[in-house]
Amino acid sequence: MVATPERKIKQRATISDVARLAGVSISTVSRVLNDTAPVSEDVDKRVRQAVELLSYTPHAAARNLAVRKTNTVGLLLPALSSSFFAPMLRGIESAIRKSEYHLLVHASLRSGDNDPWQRHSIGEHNADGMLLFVNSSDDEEILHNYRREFPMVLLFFKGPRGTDIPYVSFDNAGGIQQIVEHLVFVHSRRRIVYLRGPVGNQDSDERELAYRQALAQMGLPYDAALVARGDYSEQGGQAAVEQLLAADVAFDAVFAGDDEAATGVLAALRAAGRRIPEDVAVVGFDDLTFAAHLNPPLTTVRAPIEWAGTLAARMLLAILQGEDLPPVSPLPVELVIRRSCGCRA
Amino acid sequence: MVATPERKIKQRATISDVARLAGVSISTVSRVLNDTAPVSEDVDKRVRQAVELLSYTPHAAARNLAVRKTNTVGLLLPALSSSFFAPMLRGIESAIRKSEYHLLVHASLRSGDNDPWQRHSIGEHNADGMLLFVNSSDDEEILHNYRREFPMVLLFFKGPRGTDIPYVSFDNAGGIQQIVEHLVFVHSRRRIVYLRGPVGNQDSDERELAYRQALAQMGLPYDAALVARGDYSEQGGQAAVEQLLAADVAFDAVFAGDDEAATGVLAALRAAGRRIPEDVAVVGFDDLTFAAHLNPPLTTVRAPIEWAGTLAARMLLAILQGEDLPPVSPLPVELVIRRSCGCRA
DNA sequence: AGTTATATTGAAAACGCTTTCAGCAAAATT
DNA sequence: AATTTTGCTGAAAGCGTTTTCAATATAACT
Repeated sequence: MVATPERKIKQRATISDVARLAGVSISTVSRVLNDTAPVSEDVDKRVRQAVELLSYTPHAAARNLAVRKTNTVGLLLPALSSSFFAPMLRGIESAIRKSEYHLLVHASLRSGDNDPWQRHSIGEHNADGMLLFVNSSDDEEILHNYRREFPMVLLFFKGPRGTDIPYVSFDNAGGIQQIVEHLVFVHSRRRIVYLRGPVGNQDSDERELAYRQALAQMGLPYDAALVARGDYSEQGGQAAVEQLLAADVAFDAVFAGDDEAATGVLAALRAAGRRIPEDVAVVGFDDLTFAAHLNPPLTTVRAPIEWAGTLAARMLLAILQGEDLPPVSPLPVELVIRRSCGCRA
Repeated sequence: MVATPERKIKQRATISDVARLAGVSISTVSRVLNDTAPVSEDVDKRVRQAVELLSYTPHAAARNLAVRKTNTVGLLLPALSSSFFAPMLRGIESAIRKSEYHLLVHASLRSGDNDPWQRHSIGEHNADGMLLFVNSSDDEEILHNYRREFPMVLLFFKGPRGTDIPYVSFDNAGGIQQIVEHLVFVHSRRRIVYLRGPVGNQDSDERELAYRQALAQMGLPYDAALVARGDYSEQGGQAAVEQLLAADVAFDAVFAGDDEAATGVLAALRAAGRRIPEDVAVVGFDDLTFAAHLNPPLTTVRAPIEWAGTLAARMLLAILQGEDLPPVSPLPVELVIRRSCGCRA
């Protein structure tokens, strides 16, 4: 009774098994499966029956090896965290789904890892192309792939200088111009703090620049004390405002680099007893789903995140198809007025 | 000047190229790369230099084929849409990241597709195991994989009858028991509508059952008119409430099957001039990030979504490791009292 | 009837890696 | 000094497909 419980590995059927069962060669099986050459009706039927009987499913790796194509596109991002990614993923995913490709998501916090296996996992061979949402610290890897002409599309990030990798981006400048104008012209705010995102985030840099330009254009002085550093997160926004408050910096409006940070701003302000928008107006950026439901409803700049995702994916797909890409201009954003700026619904 | 623009394909370096350049056999290259056997210092160095020089990266498919392992786990879900997925993905992702595996996300709206290639894409060969977030309509596919002993873990879904596929779930009954009790005992509500999720969603069925049991236990009658059908989305929640209102159904509380639906409920109610929570109390389920910021702040049941994701991923990883899984009980949820039920902060 | 296309098929060569098997030399034991 | 281990290496056999290439049989033309 001392049975050796040899873990029985279920051997899956291969193309040879199908061929044997159907009484044909593997070439033929391949042909009926891929419909790459005429096959007699009789054989076709026998093969299909065998496939059914054995529950045969082709082995992806073998196929990939043979055709030198993985039918997969990679998506590399810092982390699947924030609410920002939900619409973006949805956009990407819907575009990919319509194609014959699969989506390999790879969230990579910059790890000092130098293992060649890990390092280029997505970049090189696990995918036919990739979508990159990263910060500039990954330049080296991007360049590597660029030189190899590996198909890539960048998300909200313009590649390293010297490259011309296609990318999608928002018209940050336009949106910010509008919102700052709104704040100063219709609500007479003069000390607007800008809550920026994480360092190294190109979008955030761009938005900060636009903020300064808008200020300048409106004849307002730029006060370095008014730019706070957040990280595009609720906690970050909250902390930043708390710091400002603690430092006794005077301000009558805050422009949060993104809506998530804005919710933190709202919380911090309320906790400090400041009335929104009377004492300080707050506006965000992105118009994430919850923005309309905040208290007060958040005035923000709507960014077509989902569309950006779709667009990026389509661009990549087009490249993989060998098509030439028409250059894409920054996606237009739109001011969404709600209560938090001081307007009444 | 009529140049034929022969699209020059950049041939990537293979292991043979490295071997040739280093003056060794491919076996040796493989050995230094994988550290599977002792190699002399000199050779080791030469190989590494060659690798560096050629920017060599192993070809994943070839490797996968040789070792019969993809180092990838699949995640199959209906769509990367709702806010619910963000924390779940984060949880899964953080667990996977700590392992040597990659994450292949596959969003599959039930397409009538019968192409054997597409059909089992993730299930069979593109991954070593998979995480499934699906509804019961996929039973057939699940069974197929189950028979083949393909490693799987189910998310918020108990496999088809007769199977014993590991899964993670929430303690729906407990949470609902608590929230219904709260509604009737502390806020004296008697006509509580239950806004259920999409048909075929097991979690939703379970929650409905728990709702009825709680009612019964509290001696309240069950009124079929009080269960409305939503789809776990803001629009769904809104529409459902509008319908209830139009049908003139009397109710003094609504329990939304999830927080997203709850925001829709809030909107519909407010649009109809009902005061929350005075006229009707509303509570949600999940405690998604925005719940605390709604107006009024939403009372809800906190579900450890991220943790569930992590747990599921770890379970799968454990299975892949050949470990035996201790059975997992439903994850505890927790009542989070805020304003929308009638309590004061 | 003699040729020439055409439709079907199978054998075998990739695809790029890992891994077993041997072989040989150097080191360690008797 | 003879023998056994140990260390390092290359040849070659897969892994499961696709895809030439060639062969055969059949149909279509002169």
